[in-house]
Amino acid sequence: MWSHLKQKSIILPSITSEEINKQVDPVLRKMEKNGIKIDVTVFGNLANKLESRLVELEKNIYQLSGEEFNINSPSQLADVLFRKLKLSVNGMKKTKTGISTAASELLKIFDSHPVIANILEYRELNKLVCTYLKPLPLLVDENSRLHTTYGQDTTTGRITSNEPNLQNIPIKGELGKKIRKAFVASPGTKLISADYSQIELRVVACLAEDKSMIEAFKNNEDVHTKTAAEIFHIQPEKVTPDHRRIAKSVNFGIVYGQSAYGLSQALKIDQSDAAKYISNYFDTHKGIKEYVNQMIKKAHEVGFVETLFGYKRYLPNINSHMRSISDSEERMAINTPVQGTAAEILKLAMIELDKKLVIMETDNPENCPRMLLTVHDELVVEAPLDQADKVAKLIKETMESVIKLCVPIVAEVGIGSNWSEAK
DNA sequence: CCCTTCACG
DNA sequence: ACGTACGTGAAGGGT
Repeated sequence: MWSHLKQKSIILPSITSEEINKQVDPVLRKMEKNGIKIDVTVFGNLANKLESRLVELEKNIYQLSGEEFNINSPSQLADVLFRKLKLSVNGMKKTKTGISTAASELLKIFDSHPVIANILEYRELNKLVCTYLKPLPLLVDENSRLHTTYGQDTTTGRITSNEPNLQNIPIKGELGKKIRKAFVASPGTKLISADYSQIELRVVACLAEDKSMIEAFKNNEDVHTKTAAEIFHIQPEKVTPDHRRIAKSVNFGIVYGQSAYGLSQALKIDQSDAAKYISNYFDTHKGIKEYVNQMIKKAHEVGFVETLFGYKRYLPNINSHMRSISDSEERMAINTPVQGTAAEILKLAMIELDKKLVIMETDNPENCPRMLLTVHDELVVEAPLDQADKVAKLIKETMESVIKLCVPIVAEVGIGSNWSEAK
């Protein structure tokens, strides 16, 4: 399927997805063993602070709703909000059990009752306390290091992390920042974080041979600003942050097979506007349009799609007569080659980087850089203070050159004494 | 054991 | 008329 690319503009190592997985496995085992240090005291202090706020919020919620109930129970919460206080409005998402109490739905009734703001804050803080701040310190070793287990058993080729999951550590907002600051470099070292910039969009630009997107990446333009200019029919200089935000959603939504309805919900805009933006997008991105059609056609004909390195994802229900089933697998057909190829690129980089680090380790086993985390498009490495700058360059160089796409691959690298600083 | 919710990319 | 954005893992509730 991708043979036309291989001759044209892409230079890829002659290795199969299967071989990539086999070679990255020992690297993952080493990373598990290395672990990452956390500041247990910071975790504890933050947990205590949030817990006292949670007590306040709990009181507020009981008072405002006129009864005590289990806020953590969606069914009890729905009963209070929708049956007792009658706060539901048209267009709220329903679950199997009733009206959804998910944050996106509660926002629709935010202004109708003061209890909602309290519930949303309670949810946010409770999540951080119960999923991260309390459990993680219980899992550290004698050196305050957390050791995850990496898995490769996924439908797209991505790596998973469990017990504990170190791939979903909070990052958004002040609290996210505080938590990431508590992931620290051990004494005498720095953390280096290296992120692929827009890797999935670069991949789809090349898989789809989309002229507009390729040009944007080749010229190092802001791809979302360019998209905004295209879908709003305005000059790039006239693009506002709001335009850009919508364009960014369109760019990502396309890779997921998002509909006008989905885009309108996500952005809280009119569905007809959303439809217009998507239609304008496909007018200016014929390559993407063709790619989407090709993947859907292929999946229907042969029952699978594949990544650049040949991983096949089978879609056994793509020809189902149940529209929702076949629609769902069509979206997988669009997304999997993109997400999967991006995953393969990061795994290749890890294999190459490991080889280089092993050489440094042989030179000085006591004082050498170590790979710690892999988070889909990011690597976190710990390096001795005096080597940090050099290692950062090595990581960037390795990540950017592991494969030659039709557009430049860019990795952004940062150095710090904690995970937040390094990003 | 399934459901809902929500953290990340 | 239908359903509606991909991929994960963890926690708590309820049966």
